[in-house]
This record gives sequence, C-alpha cells and structure tokens, in this order.
Amino acid sequence: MLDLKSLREDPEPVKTALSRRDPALSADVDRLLEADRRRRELNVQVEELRAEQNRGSKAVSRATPGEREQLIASLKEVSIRLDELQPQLAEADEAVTVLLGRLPNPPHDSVPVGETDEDNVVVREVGVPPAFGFEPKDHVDLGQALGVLDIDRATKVAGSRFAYLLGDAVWLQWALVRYCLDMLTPKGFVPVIPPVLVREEAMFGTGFLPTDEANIYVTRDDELYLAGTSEVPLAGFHQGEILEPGGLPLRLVGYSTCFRREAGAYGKDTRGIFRVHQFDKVEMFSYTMPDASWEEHEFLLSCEEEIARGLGLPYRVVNVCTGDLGASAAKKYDIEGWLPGQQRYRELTSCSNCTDYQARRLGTRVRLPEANQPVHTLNGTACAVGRMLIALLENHQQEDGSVRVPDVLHPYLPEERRVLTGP
RNA sequence: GGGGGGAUGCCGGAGCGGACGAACGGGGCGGUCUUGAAAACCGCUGGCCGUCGCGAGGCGGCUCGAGGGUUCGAAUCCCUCUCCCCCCGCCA
Repeated sequence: MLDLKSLREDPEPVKTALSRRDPALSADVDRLLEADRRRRELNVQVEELRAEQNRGSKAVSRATPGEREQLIASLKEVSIRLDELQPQLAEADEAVTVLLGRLPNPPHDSVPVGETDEDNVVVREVGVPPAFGFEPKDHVDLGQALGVLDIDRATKVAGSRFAYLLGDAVWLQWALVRYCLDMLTPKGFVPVIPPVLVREEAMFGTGFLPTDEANIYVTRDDELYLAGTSEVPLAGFHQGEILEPGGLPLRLVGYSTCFRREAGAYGKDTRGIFRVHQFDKVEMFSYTMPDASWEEHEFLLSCEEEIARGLGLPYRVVNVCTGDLGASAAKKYDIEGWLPGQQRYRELTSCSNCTDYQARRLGTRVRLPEANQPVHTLNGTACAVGRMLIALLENHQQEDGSVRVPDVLHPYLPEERRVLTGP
C-alpha cells in the first residue's frame, strides 16, 4: 500500500514509477486522489459536528434540570445532521480503501520495463551447463525410472499437477531442507514452521489479495486461505505490531507446504512437477529498517546463490521486469537454473524487496523518535523442493540413469543414498 | 459438537450511562541524591487520522477485541462476529 500522505504532497514520482508497470495506473492514482479529496472534505465536516456534540454533551451533564431539556433538543439536531453525513463519509472512505488497496508497489528505478518473463534482464551467469556425452533425460523419465516420482497415480488421486515423491526423493527433500537451515541459521535466520491456512487479512496484507485471488485456494466453510508461500504467514507474524529498532533486521526462515491453483497457466508446463498445485518450500523472510532493505535484498540473493552454487547448479540471475513483478514487490531477482531436460534456464527461486508496501498493509511499524514508520519486508526462496529436485536430477544425471547427489548433502544422507540408482 | 467465563494502555488490573484517554500497581525513560550503583523521592510515558503553522507545536476527531444498534451522550446497555480460558464429548 502506498503512503497516501506523501502521495498527496507529490504524486508525480509515484505516477511515473507506476506507469512503468502499466500506463493505466496513472489514471488510477488520479481517481484515488480525487476520492481522497472528497473523503477529507466530509471528514472535516463530520469532525466539526462531533466536536460540537462532545462540547454539548459535557454541557448537559453540568446543566441545571431546567436548561437540560433545551440543550438536549439542540443536540438532537446535531445528531441528525451527523446521521446524514456519516454514511457519505463511510462511502468515501471505502472508495479510498479500495482504490488504494489495488495499487501495486511502484517499481525501483533499476527494474527493467517489460511485459513478460521474456523481458527480464540477465544480471549474471554462474557455472556452465553440463556437457553430457549422451542424450540427457528430463526429470520425469529419470524420476520414474528411479522409482522416486509417480505422477500417474497422483493424477488418479488428486488430479493434474500433483505428484507422489517416493523413496530417495523423500530422503533428498529432508537433506535439502537441513542443508538450507544449517546454512541460514548461522546468518541469523530463525527457523519457523508456520500455519499454512491463513485469514483474509494476511492475504491482503501481503498483497496477494485482491490481485492474485484467482490463484489462491479457499476453504469452503471456514473462509481460510491456503498460503501459496510461507511468506504470507511469516509476514503476518508481526501484523499490527510496533517493533523496536534494536531488533532489526529480523530474519526468519520458514518451511511449509505451498498451495497454488495455477489458474491461467492452463497448458503451461504440464509435464512433470515443474508447476504443481502443491510443493514444499524453504523461504527466507526479513524485516528491516526502512533504509536498509536494498542492502538486505542483495544479501538474500547472495544466500540463494550460495545454496545454488553449493548444489553444483549452473544458473543465471535475472532482474525481473515490471510486467512480471508481483503487486507487492518493488524489485525482484529470480535465479534460473539450467535444466538439461528443457535445454533452458528456468525459475528456481525468487527474491523480492517489498519495501514498505506489505508493512503498511499489515500495520507492522518500527518505533522511531520522530514518528513510527512501516518497516521494510523482503522474501526470498531458499529452496523450492520440487523444482530443486528437477534441477538436481537433470544436472547430476549419468549415462546409466543414476544420479549423483552433491557433496554438500552427503552429511544428511546414509551412504547408500548418495547416488540414486533406482530399484 | 454441548455448557460456562472472559477480552481495558508496554504488562498486570480497576471502572459497568455524563470531566474516562481511562484509577492503582509494575515496567520503561528523564531528573534529584551518590565517587559509581542500589534504594528513596519527583516528573514523563499508547496508537491512528484530520486541520492550522516554515518549524517547535497548537487545535480537533477516532481508539477500552471487531462491526452494527439504543441514547443528547457508551469502556459501561443491546445485537452480530472473532479470539482466549474452564468443564463434558470426540479426536491426530
């Protein structure tokens, strides 16, 4: 959510920045400012009446019985006028809230303008795609042959875009999770297993509602939403709280199952487990001082790269373009890993600086001498297990169909599971 | 699922229609005293919004779990919702 006060004072920079996402947003800002003007106008009138009412009420309590009746009669007038104005104010208020809630975070100047992921800008490439002396298989062929992946049965039980992970893939998942936690906790991240069913406030606060409503599962009887990422419950953790500056930056690393409807992705990535409705993910989340988030953003990215490098994956870092940014992000880096099965780089992680956008919606502030301010929030994928399994299987496959597990995971695996050889 | 009790400021806890933004205690901050500290004493100490002012700040509104209602006036009365606690049932 934007800061309405500063937007009033100087709308142009925000309009310019938002236009880089979508030129139509400039007009939305104008509509918002108009609604805000009306709201404040009514607000002044209502507050004046209320002040009169408050003064009058005190007078009533002090008045003699004789004066009382007349005073009450004149206050009744005030009360009636308030009854007329208040619904108008409520309406104006609602208009402002809706318009404000729909505006996305203005992108940072360094974000490239573009419409789709095709327009993302490559920041750097790290590692070299492996040269196989044979035709590399994709993760579906590898996984099924190794007996660690069963998609057909998942389709029978749950429908498309689901999978069973079996045997060594399960061990591998625990190893990946431990590897990430062991790397991140010394950097100050506190491990968290959060709720994955959340209320509307958390979904709104993180910016997934209203924009991404179509991609969120909702429970029918309890009005709870299934989180598509633990970013949601991790951001909601300090909802409505005022944090002390000494406690920042505050770093959490969540582990949770994630649920996504993938509406609008029909026909896209239908093979395998690249895009599924349910997967497990280790997610970093930071709360920072308002002036420290850009530094933290680079830090989170460096953590992601450390993990990818440790696992021996060739990857590139891309600066995600305006059209591909989520509503709450001011800037986002994706790490795209090389997938030999697809012969291209695909998104493995993403890392967003949401600046004060989520914090303002969530009411998470930091106590400062002049005035309390919204903190900045950031999130970054440490390991999306499903996609990481794809990358590991495809990059570390050998001619005989076996897969070598990277050394960094060996401490977490029994010796016989350090090379996947299948049944 | 059935029955009962609650939700007040950073924390504890009073108030149960009229000077209540809220007693009292604790904590925190500042000061006096002290070589320093403790103790004692004194003072300060919620959030949000609007408005005026270049500014320090002034004025006003809202806020006693949330939203409605009654009333000239609600922390206090009524309704709905949310959450917490206790008992019974069920249960990983």
